[in-house]
Amino acid sequence: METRHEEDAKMFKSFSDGKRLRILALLRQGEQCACVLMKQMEMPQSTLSYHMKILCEAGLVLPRQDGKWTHYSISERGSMEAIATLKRLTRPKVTDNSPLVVSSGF
Amino acid sequence: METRHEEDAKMFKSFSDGKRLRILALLRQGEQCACVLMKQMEMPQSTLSYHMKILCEAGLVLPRQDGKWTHYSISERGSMEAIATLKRLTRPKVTDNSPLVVSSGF
DNA sequence: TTTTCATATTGACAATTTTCGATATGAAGC
DNA sequence: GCTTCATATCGAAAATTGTCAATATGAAAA
Repeated sequence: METRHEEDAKMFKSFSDGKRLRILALLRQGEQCACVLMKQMEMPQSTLSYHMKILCEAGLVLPRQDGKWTHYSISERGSMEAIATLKRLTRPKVTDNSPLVVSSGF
Repeated sequence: METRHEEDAKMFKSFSDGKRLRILALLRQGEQCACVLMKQMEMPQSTLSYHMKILCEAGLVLPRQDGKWTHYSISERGSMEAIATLKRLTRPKVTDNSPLVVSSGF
């Protein structure tokens, strides 16, 4: 079993590599074929495939099969969840004992 | 020199470890002394210090010296910047040729 | 100033992640 | 069936990150 924090960490891990952020930047322009990403990134095919797997497994990128081609795009759902997670992790925890509103009794 | 993406990656790297997320969770309750974090995290003092350095250098946590004690707290500024960065990295890039509004000419 | 106590740094090793050539898979065309 | 082409997976090496005992630093107390 994996703790909540370890799962979250895994998600952020996918953002924690400069090359993967460059790939995301390319995908911000819209869906791209793996072959295009490979040329733009100037990396061997197996290395690109490794990074795409990490991005997809984190739910940040969606693959679409088209015959022998694979196209990738940013998952809006995934990135929204990532943002929500980041907010949750840094928001002050309210351990509030004092009620905000004390009924005036009148 | 470091590219923009590598800088951003470094920031996310600080979130990409389950133990550092657990430390952040403790800090969400408010400022904590290193000695408290050490006990809660059940890690040797040098290991905690290593993780705190990473969180501070990423700008996510602020250290406050008080005599020989060090207190840490979440940097609101840092976490807001992190959220902004995450949004920027996943937002579709508008390469928009077609204007949204065509003046009606009247 | 010497001692004590909290934290930072160092250095060596362990664990994890990244790279990349070789090979496998699997779809389309012959 | 076989061949080709795009991508995935494997396996071993390289690079990076995490751990922890030992040691350094530096503030307060004695």
